[in-house]
Amino acid sequence: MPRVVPEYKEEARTRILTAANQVFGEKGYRQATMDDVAKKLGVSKGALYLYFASKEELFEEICRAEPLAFKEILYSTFGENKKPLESAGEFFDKMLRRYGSNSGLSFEIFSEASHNSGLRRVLKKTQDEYAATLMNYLEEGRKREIIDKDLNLRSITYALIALWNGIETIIVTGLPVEDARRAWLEGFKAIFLPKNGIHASRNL
Amino acid sequence: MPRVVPEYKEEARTRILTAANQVFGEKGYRQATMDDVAKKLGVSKGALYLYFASKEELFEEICRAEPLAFKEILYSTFGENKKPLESAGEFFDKMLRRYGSNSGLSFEIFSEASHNSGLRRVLKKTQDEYAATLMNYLEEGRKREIIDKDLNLRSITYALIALWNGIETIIVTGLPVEDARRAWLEGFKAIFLPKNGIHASRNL
Amino acid sequence: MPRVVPEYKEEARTRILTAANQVFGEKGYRQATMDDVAKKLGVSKGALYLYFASKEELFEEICRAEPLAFKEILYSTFGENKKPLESAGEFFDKMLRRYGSNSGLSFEIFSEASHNSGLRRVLKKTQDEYAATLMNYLEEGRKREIIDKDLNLRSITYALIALWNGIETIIVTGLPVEDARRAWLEGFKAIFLPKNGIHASRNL
Amino acid sequence: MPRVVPEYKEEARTRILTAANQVFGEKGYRQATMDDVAKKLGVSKGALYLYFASKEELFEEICRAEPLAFKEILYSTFGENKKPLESAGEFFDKMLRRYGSNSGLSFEIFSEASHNSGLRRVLKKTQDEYAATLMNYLEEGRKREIIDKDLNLRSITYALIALWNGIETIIVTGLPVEDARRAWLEGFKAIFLPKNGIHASRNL
DNA sequence: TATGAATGAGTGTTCATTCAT
DNA sequence: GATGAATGAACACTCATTCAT
Repeated sequence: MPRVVPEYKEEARTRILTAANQVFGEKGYRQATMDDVAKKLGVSKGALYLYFASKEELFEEICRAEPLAFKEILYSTFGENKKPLESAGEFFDKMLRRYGSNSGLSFEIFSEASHNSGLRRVLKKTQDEYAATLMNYLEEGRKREIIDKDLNLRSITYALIALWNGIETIIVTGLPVEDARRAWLEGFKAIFLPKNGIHASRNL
Repeated sequence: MPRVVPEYKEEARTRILTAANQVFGEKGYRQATMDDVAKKLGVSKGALYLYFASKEELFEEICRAEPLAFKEILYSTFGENKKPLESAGEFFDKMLRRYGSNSGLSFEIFSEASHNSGLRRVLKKTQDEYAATLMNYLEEGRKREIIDKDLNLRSITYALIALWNGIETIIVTGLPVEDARRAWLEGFKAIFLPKNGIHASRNL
Repeated sequence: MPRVVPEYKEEARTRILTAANQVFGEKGYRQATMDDVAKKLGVSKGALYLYFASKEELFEEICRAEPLAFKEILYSTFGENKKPLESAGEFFDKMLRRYGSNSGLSFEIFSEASHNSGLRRVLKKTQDEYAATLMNYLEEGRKREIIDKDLNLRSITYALIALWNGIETIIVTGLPVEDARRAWLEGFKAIFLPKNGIHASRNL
Repeated sequence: MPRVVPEYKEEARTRILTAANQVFGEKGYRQATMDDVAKKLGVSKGALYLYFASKEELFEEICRAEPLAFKEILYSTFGENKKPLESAGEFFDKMLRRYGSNSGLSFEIFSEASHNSGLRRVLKKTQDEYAATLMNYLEEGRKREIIDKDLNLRSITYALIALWNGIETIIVTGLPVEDARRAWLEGFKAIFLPKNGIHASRNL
């Protein structure tokens, strides 16, 4: 692509973001160097600074972009007409395929967020967003009577998010992926369990 | 205490571990300096190296010790004769009191673990330990018929651990602690919900 | 003006010199960047290199041109038929108006000259030039008996130049401009003082 | 000197200041690197930062200390009972011996001061100090009737300072030192010239 | 046992300069 | 002529680690 077109700059940024995402994920944000990122792209360190003012800004940008990919997978998986448990499995598999060994970036993000309130705000905003989406989904489930009436939907929403984030933590501590998958599904099932009713079980 | 007795060395190590735990939690492992730790203790940087061979070793030691505190709280809370939901609330409150704003260290640990397989092994071992304890507890619940027969206990165990870890992640992204508490309890309830039975509800 | 004619090139050079003069004066030669200069002109960095081979050459060119402005003010002020003290005051005011807060460039020049013999030569040449002019002026004063016979004119010439340069140094250290003006005039008066004679004082 | 005594730290600072003074004078503040300074001392770069927080602080410290040396020479030269012209010559020679080729630092200082108001304040303060001393000296001269009554002493004080500073500028532009010396003495003489009186000339 | 001065390998960042377009 | 993306050599500053005292 010719360098003069405006898209070029945007694409270059994206390429850097992708590379940095990988590098930060592999080595950790603090240990990875700008040179690592540059080398992964085959450009000079200086070039990075044409697109991002600092390592920190680059990282923040990643933190902003990161949930987008997550959201995309989330939305594309949990359709209203699918059976929840199947969706959950599909979600797990898609996430795994997307991130693979790279799950580390989540913890880089959480770790930084715990010392950086600005970053915390960024994360909060996106989290609120898909929390809302998730809650809509759960309300749908409530109507189909596959979620217990006793459960507070808003809290269950956050519990589900927590469950997923937590699944990543237990993977990172070395639990085999298969076990983690089962834990995820089992936690999910606990919430969507067809209580007291026969017909509901058909929709699981 | 005379400095020559072996207990002294042990005590000194412990004091360093405590200080480092705080400092690493506040600033992050990579950003905190050995000098920060030394200053918090009012000793010289060099002194730290009399007790720990390197910053990394100091951190690993923390990672080994950290779950002990966790385990202690876990065990002291979930007694066999208490109602699970109450125990869960108590657990949350104790954890909060113990760690407060310092939750950050978990993510430091996960973050490092995701780039360091040695550390991963350490974490795995301790996690397995309290997974076992937790599973015993759940089996007890199964007997009291407050956990659904359809749920696989081993998976539910990991789901619970994941749920808790995940609760920390959503706190770190800025969700109010009260909301996080409710999410924790609600997730917990979903698992321990008195399904199909009336009498079980009494034991919640 | 069509861009192909040679005058264009000359005009472009002049515009760059003017902008660079300002920028270097404000930020200091070493701290100012070529980008600063380019931005002040609204052109690209690369464009500067079409007219000047390097930042250093650009600076040297300024050093060559700078005294021209000075000389112009000098010559236009100290006419033979004016009273010296009035001329001195006028000179001060004109210089101030011309350079204002921008006096800094002199020191950039002196500072560089003290590490760069090539630059030193350039400055020497122009200084010799207006030293000669100044000396003519002083000889005129000698004839009018307003300069003491005991003073060596050549040395007094350099003393005057030094006095002026020094006045800039004391302004830069924060002496109020009014005080500096008085110091300049008083130093000037000391040289042109009507000694032993009454009639001379009329011409001051 | 043993490293533990408190004087050690002070001496180390002094050694660094001296080396930095030389290096900054030779290369210019902005071009000189901390490594240059370190190498001149035969220590590591890091060592410098044990004594000075930054290159800028090191420079400011020099700016603060620099006038002390100047003041010392000034005070030791211009005693009340010496003949002014002789003192002036002595002063010139001492300054030359002290600074030699290193006069450049003055311009580094002025140049930085013209972009840095904090530094300006520092310089102002010390300048005020020796301006006061100089003025006392001139008042003495006034009493001895070797300074013309028509001259404002305060302004003459600053004119003298300016004259000296200016002498440095003309040396740096390449005027032979001998010529500069004569210019300095001649400017000085113009101020201390025995006007209207015969007897005063004896004291010059 | 403890200190703290010193080290030196790195790291983020800047910027004069080049060159394909 | 002009652009501006890219380079790469610096450079200020940091910090884990060492070691003489």
